[in-house]
Amino acid sequence: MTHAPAAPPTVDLDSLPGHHIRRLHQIAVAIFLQETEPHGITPVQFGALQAVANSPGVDQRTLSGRVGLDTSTVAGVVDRLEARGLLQRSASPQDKRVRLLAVTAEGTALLHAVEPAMRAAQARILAPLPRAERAEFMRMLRQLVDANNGMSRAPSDGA
Amino acid sequence: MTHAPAAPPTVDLDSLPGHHIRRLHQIAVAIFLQETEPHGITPVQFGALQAVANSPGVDQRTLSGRVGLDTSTVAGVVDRLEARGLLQRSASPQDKRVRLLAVTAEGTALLHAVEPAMRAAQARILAPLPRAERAEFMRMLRQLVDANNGMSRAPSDGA
DNA sequence: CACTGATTATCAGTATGCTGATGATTAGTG
DNA sequence: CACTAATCATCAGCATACTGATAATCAGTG
Repeated sequence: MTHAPAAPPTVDLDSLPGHHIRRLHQIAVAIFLQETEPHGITPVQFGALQAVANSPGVDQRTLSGRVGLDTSTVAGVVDRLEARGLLQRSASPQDKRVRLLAVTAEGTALLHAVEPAMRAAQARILAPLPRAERAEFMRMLRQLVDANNGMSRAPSDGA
Repeated sequence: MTHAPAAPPTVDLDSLPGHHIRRLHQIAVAIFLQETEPHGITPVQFGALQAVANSPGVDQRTLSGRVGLDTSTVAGVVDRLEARGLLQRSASPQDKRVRLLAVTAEGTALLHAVEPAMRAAQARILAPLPRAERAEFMRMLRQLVDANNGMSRAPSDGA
């Protein structure tokens, strides 16, 4: 009985939080893309653009903390937003390492245009939960994210 | 007052479920990778390998439904697992389109070896929640995933 | 049995996201 | 002021994940 058994362990994926979290993320992205389809924007692109709108003139490093994305990922997202003319990069006069970000008029227009669909998507994600449980779910979600915030390379700074 | 205002809408990302869901997924992956680091396996690779172990001889299409991954994504994941010798593809004698999957002895050994770390990762993800709330969170998570299951290209078939 | 339609796996292309590295620049130290 | 360390942005490389397409094969029909 000392040799290794050929039988693999039986693990039910349904019991693993990570599995459902991945699936929910997958679903949330799909719903967002479906609702905002005419605008051709992704959840991450929207988040980054909105964050820049909320803090005009941020540098990419700070933006990275705002949206919870790695700086190398932000570089790519900003590339695509800039290529579409939704956002502009400009050099900082104080610090030549830094690229300052600002939303263009087109970007502002898109943020306005996409907001209703974005709101609809968010509502659809939580819709299967009874109304009373939605806030509860969001509270737990925030708690898990806040408490484990430091685990990823892109911790959110909430500022 | 009829001309479009230059001011962008102010939307707090913190109020958007999708944002926190993305962050939690990000964190869950980071914790998994950290706990299982010596084994060099990703959450998706583990899930796929375990699912094959649970259903020896599945085809990729069925596996896709089990783990909730697009078939084109499964192709890549299986490629990497096969390249590492954890899993084998073989042709089905009944249907030449189908590639049947089976976990190798190495794959079985890895599943055994990685299980404790995988369990530890799952526990850490939910750890910030009081014990009593963890099951509640999982229940809501399942409900959201189940109800919205059809939204992604890779709906889970639960079987 | 020939033909149409469905199914399986795969591919190219695009977009997150990570790690680890690098170049350019700035800040802090002696 | 020279030197070291830290910081910002970027890059290459890898791994999900998607869409839309295609080749190969199978199933069902006439």
